[in-house]
Amino acid sequence: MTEYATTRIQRKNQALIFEAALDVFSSFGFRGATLDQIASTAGLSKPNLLYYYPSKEAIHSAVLTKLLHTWLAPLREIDENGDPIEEILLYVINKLHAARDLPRESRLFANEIVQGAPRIKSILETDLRHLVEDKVKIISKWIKEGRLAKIDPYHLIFSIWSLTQHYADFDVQVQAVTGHETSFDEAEVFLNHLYRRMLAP
Amino acid sequence: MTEYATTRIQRKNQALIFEAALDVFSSFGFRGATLDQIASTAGLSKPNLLYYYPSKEAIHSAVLTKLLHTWLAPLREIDENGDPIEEILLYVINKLHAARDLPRESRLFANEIVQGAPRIKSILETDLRHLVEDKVKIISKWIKEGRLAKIDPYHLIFSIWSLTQHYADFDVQVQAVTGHETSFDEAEVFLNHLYRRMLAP
DNA sequence: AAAATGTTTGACCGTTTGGTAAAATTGACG
DNA sequence: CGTCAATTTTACCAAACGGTCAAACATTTT
Repeated sequence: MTEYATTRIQRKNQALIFEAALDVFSSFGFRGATLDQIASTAGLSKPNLLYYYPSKEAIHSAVLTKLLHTWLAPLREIDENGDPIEEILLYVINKLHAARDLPRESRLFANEIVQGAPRIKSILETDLRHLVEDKVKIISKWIKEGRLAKIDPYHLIFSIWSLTQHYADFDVQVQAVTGHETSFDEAEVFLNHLYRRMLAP
Repeated sequence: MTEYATTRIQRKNQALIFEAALDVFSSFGFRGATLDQIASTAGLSKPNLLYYYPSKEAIHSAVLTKLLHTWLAPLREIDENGDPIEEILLYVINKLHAARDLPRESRLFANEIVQGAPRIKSILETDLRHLVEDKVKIISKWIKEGRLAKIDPYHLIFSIWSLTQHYADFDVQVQAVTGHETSFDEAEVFLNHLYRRMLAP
């Protein structure tokens, strides 16, 4: 393997490994996933897998860091110049759709964080923290201007993460309790009601 | 070991194992936990551990089933004859306090459910489902009587689980982002605002 | 105190797991 | 085609893991 992935075969196999690793890690967590499982899901042999990545840790960390950007994208879009309630609701709905469309990504992070985030704690404390600080400032400004109810901006953001990701991370429970496939349309109606009511000044 | 745990030593060791297993399983999940770890946390040898429980699965399932009742207790307390909003808010606050005081229990279930609840799915589909159905009926009645806003009762319950357990299950993230210990008082103020606003008829 | 029962331990086993070494195969390219 | 590098496979290893067994030890009962 050269220093930079360039060849056709490399690109194909990197993609295969990425998909397989996302599948397996998101289903079983880091410790619960095995290299054999990832390899066979990717349609490769285990040593072949380790030809592309030096270790299990390396695969996991590659997947995590590659997805972090995608995962935080909706939060970045909150726009200071937009309408406060509509901006926040857009974020809520974007996050809900992410939970619906990217459940593996959601569970990957859920698994990691529930177990103490040993491998991404430092990123949470820097990148994520700074991003949230930015958005908290915007929300605080909106509140001062009387355009939003007086709520704690940090907890507002936590509530959005929690409520939306719940439908991906705890989907088994939601399905077990309701007895049918999770309805993201119902969830959308519910969250719309919740946030409009809560945020009105 | 006799059919029923009776002796002084048995009671002491069962308790030690229970505490240790809760500690280790809630931190690392089923697959991530090892018998050696549980044994040494309990201050016992591994064979000694397996003298009390036949397998790792048995320990895990014993801890899960023993805690399920505790975990669902607050939901049972929702009272048809109380004031709708106060009853639901009491449940919210009880759940939040449970997240604060029993974070290991919360993470134990979170770990299990995020990975598809392979060991408690059947309980979720029966016991939990029936309990939720009961409470959904009560909430629906309240809504019909015009004493609550028109919201989906299932999603209301999911929202309470999600928002409260978030502070236990994703505590690392909350702390990483805020930079300080999680303030359950702030959370309580926030949730109080949220649910009063959302539920008002 | 002796017998019987309950508890603990050390030594061990088979399997799984992450990972390696080197040979064999395939592909790129002048 | 021939050569060199990139890729894949086969065979393997050491450590960790869940679990067993029989012997040793402790406790209770008679």
